[in-house]
Amino acid sequence: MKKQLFPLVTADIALFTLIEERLSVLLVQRANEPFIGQWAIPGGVLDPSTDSDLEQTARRILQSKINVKPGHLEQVKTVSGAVRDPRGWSISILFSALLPADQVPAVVGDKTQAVQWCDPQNCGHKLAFDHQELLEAALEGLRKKVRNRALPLHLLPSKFTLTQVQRVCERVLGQELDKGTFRRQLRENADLVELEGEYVRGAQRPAQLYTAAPGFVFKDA
Amino acid sequence: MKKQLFPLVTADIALFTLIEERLSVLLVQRANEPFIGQWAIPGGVLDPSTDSDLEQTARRILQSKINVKPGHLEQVKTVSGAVRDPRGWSISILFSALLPADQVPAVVGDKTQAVQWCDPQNCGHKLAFDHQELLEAALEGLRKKVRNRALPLHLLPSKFTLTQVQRVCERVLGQELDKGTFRRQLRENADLVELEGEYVRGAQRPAQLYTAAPGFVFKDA
DNA sequence: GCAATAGTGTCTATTAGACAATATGGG
DNA sequence: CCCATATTGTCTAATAGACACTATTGC
Repeated sequence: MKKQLFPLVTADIALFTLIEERLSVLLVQRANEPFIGQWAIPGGVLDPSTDSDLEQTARRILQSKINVKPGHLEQVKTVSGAVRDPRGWSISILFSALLPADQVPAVVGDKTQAVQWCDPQNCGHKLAFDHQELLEAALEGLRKKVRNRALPLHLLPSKFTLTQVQRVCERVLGQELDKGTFRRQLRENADLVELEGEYVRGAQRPAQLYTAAPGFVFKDA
Repeated sequence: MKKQLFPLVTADIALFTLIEERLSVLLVQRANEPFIGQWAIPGGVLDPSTDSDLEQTARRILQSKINVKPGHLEQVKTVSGAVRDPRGWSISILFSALLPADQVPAVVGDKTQAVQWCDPQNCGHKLAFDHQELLEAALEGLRKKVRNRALPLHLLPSKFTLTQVQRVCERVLGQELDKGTFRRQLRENADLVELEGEYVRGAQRPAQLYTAAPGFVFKDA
């Protein structure tokens, strides 16, 4: 290990969305050393000359490499150490981001990077660096918030039905929820606003559309 | 603001303990620029040549500057940005540490630094950098865990009574708790082990002593 | 009418909160 | 005995979980 005065600082992002009702996380195939060719969650190095803080680093990376502005972005934790990156002492600030299902088509890799939506529980790749651990931490953070009654509305389009809200919570938690109980709890919160007169129609009773209340944030009680 | 390729990386620690039944946080008076003479939570810069990761940075700082090994140390969050430190682009990884009440006498400042235990709610000083915000985040993190049933046993000596456990939770939360309810919930957890035959005596009925269960960690359910 | 999903209600078990009652030492 | 605190119990209100029921559309 070479001596160094300063660590390498990166922001890495676990970007979640819903694809065909399944919770999915974006992986990218690394186009550079180290771990070239391996899959990883998207990330990039801090640029002090352009980033006002590390959240901006994360937003810049998502914008430039993935072409998305996430609906929600928050810090999960920071990992660090002398050996986690072969280039030397490094720090990674891990973010968790939520992308509405209807914005998934906008996601692209750049010329040199393939991207892929994967099951966060079982992504099917051996990930680069300690990204497996980072992914697990991000998923657990997301689940913890949903268990604590936070609604991941940022995974849904801006108008949605109560059943969709239930589905997204179920897919995040990985378990079915009781409809009656779930809706009773939604009623006790004030997070949702009924869109009067707006319904989704199908081969059954129409479903009332809702939207997030003004000032809504994905936050537990 | 001067151009720089690398940010300054520091670990800052909100070190909590109980002093005369009151929750207290350690502040130090800064001996160096910037903010010389102002009060701050203890912290120091990462040394990649000695620290295997940032948790070790925090431990090294607590050991060398304050002379303590905390009973519990965990990450709270990371703050960063171009302007939070007048020296330039900086990152601070905030830790929260718990020190058992019976280890408080060991705490010292070094020759150049005064130290002081303060009320974290109202420390009575204008703190350096963004340390007021950091202190609030650390306190809120601590409270959130205790609200979620985590027991801050690391603030107590290794043997303690149930009343002491209740007191420490009350002081962290800043509100009184019901004795019957609190003890019922303790019984339902398996965090505590009764020390058979060991009691605290006073001018009243003796109180059973307990200790943390093997493998206990300060963690919410 | 039937299928399918939306939306509501109801019963019971569990848990929280308030408070009372009892227990056991020292003096 | 009396005081102080430990420890336990009890009643009620609130909440969660399981499940059943009704409602409204397209076909």
